[in-house]
Amino acid sequence: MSERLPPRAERRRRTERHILDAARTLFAEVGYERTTIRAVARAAGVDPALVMQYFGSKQELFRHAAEAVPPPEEGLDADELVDHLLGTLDTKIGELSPGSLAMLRSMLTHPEAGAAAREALARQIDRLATAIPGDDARLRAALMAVVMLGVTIGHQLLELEELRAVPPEEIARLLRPGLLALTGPEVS
Amino acid sequence: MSERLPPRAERRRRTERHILDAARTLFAEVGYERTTIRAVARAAGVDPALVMQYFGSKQELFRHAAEAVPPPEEGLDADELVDHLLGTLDTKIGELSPGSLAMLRSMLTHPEAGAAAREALARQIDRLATAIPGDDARLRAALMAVVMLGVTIGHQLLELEELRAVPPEEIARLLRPGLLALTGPEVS
DNA sequence: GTCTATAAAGAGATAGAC
DNA sequence: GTCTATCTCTTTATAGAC
Repeated sequence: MSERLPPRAERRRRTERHILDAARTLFAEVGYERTTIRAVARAAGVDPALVMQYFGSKQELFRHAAEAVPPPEEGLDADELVDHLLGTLDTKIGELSPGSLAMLRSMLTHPEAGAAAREALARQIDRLATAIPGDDARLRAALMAVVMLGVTIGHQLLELEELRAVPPEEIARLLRPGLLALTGPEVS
Repeated sequence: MSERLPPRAERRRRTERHILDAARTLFAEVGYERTTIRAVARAAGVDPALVMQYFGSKQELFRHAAEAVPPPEEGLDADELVDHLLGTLDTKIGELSPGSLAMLRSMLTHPEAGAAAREALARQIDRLATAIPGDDARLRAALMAVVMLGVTIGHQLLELEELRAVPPEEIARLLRPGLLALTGPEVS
């Protein structure tokens, strides 16, 4: 529209960002239900009414704050896929975005977050299934996805000491054989 | 106390049981926050005040309704342990009690449920770790536990079609190699 | 544009009638 | 012992002042 942002719009965008950051943090920490508009506003240093002004409703604020975990790349073979999956452990374990954490945290108790999680998993399963052989490819793919999900939940949300004490590569090393076993029909 | 239960106490126990059943179902379906005393009472066919009379508070009702998943048996060797773990898949997948589901559902968003889940996992990890060799036994045990957790969540709470479409034995068969790989130091 | 004040709804919990 | 009625608190959301 205009050649440069007017200070007004610029300021507005900054405030909106602060609100979103605060919302992501709180949603990620205590989930949808226990996060109040008031608490978000306090954390962002703004007025509660302003949050409503910007986002319309708590539901809409959550929709903007929570984001789905991106699905894995396409066009990889089975082995590359496992490596890629394990490579995301750094991300999944070390630096998972607050937006993704917000989604994960409320996944089991907030209907919309649950639906979003199911969709994200379905996409991930689709991608995985195309890369592995066998008529039970989708089942194997689903198991790979929930294995990663379990590790992520245990590490990020339940904060199990055993998992937090070691670097992601160590966990990746231990998980690799199991995931590889899931990629192909076994011998027995 | 008395030789036979007076009808009064008997009736009271039955009503209490109805309330607990209704509470377990609702807590398992929608979690702690979205479950209201009123809804529990309605489902149990009693008065909301009666629920409070019996259990004192919503918190206390949840404490009675949610139960931890029992930890695996002691004194097994590594292979037996995996078989036992996979054997519980029938239970974990087919007929997990409403009380356990209630705990799992609220695990990520209700502080007390989260603490209970962590403790249950810690106990399970302890048992597993004593049965497998290596100085990273606890880490391996933790990974085994979160793998099972991921499968349970995917099946019972997120209700992934891919997992619900097949019998538990099929899932157990596919998971076995991966879990076995986690029990012992790998060759490479 | 931002905040004050308040409306409207729903929750858990309680006191007392029956 | 069980239920009616209500209290009190907290929330989201809105209307209007500045």
